[in-house]
Amino acid sequence: MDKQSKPTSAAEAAQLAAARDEFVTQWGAIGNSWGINRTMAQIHALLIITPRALTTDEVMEDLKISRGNAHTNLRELVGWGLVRSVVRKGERKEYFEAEKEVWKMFCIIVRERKRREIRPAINVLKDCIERVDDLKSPEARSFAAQTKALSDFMEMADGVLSKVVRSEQSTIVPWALKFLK
Amino acid sequence: MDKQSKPTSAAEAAQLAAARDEFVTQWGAIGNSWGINRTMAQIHALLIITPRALTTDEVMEDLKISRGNAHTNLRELVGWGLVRSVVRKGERKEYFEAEKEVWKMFCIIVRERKRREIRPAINVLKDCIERVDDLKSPEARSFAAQTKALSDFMEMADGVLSKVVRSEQSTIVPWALKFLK
DNA sequence: TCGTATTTTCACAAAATACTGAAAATACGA
DNA sequence: TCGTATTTTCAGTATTTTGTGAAAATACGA
Repeated sequence: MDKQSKPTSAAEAAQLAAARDEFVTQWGAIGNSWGINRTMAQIHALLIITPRALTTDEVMEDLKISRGNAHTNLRELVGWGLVRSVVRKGERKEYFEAEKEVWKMFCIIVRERKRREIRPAINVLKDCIERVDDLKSPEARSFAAQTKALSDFMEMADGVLSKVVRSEQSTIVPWALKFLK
Repeated sequence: MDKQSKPTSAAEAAQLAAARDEFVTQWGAIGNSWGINRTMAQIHALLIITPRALTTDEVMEDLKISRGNAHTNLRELVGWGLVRSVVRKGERKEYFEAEKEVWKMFCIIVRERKRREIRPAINVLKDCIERVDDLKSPEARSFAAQTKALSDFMEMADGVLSKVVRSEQSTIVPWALKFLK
């Protein structure tokens, strides 16, 4: 091999590979701290930085994880809508590719967390409020007031997020940003 | 006991206690899904709906948890700034009370998560970008572009949250809300 | 239809995390 | 100073979560 003609080759490829690995690892740690399965976050990271779609086997090999693990977490990512499964004509294998546009990713995550976590929380709060609605004791009124405050806040937050996410494009937030202080 | 003069007594107290328990339990579950220790969230819930400050022993008894567990999680809550420890003159026991104002709670949580999770994530991304800054291959450029997009987005989000949280009062968001769609 | 490639499921194992109980340290009054 | 109340620490245990490997199911070509 002529080192002059391929200055990009070995060392640089290794450098890139190391950076990619670091990204995948760290993205896994970040996801983990936000309550997302570490492996799921790593697969997501891998698919984000891979231009082409990957098969389950490629994911397994790259992250050194088992088939079952890769499969479960790929399904979960598809369930969130962060990853699409694509089929190539004439091929039986299933390929996976991530949504790469950052704003869309954000919208998907916000929508899902709203649906899976914020809405249920609001329902629980409302239920608690109802359960003491007929009680007149000061303790009961105080409890109702506090849970009501939380419920109202979360409804408000839910509403803000709905609006932010509605347009599916990032222009609104930076624009609204100007008005904030 | 005269049932007429205390119509609020037994049954209603039980009803309130049940609602409080439900709230504590569910708040624990919610916190858990957001990556927060279940017990810590439950203690927080308990303190939020308790008008007076509680001792470690009272928390232990109410939630049926060990001293070590109660202690660790109370310290953690104090570390977040969500709970204050108060000392009553002439008493040796330490009492704990939660910040009850919802918007302040929100600000504290956002500030802490920004500091503990968003900033480190941004640093990792920036580090990844730097590591491939000198590489010219299309693969490297593509990787750099994708991580840059993520990094920029997170910086933007960090900035928005900073501004939202800066004032320590809730008037700004509802106001900005009008401009969103 | 059969044989093979691929996907899916699931019981169990491993790892990570949370909790306990009890001892050690500390604070304070007498 | 000693004795007691209170807080803190931490090694060990329990629980929960995550991952594995292998078998079962499915899809497809011949």
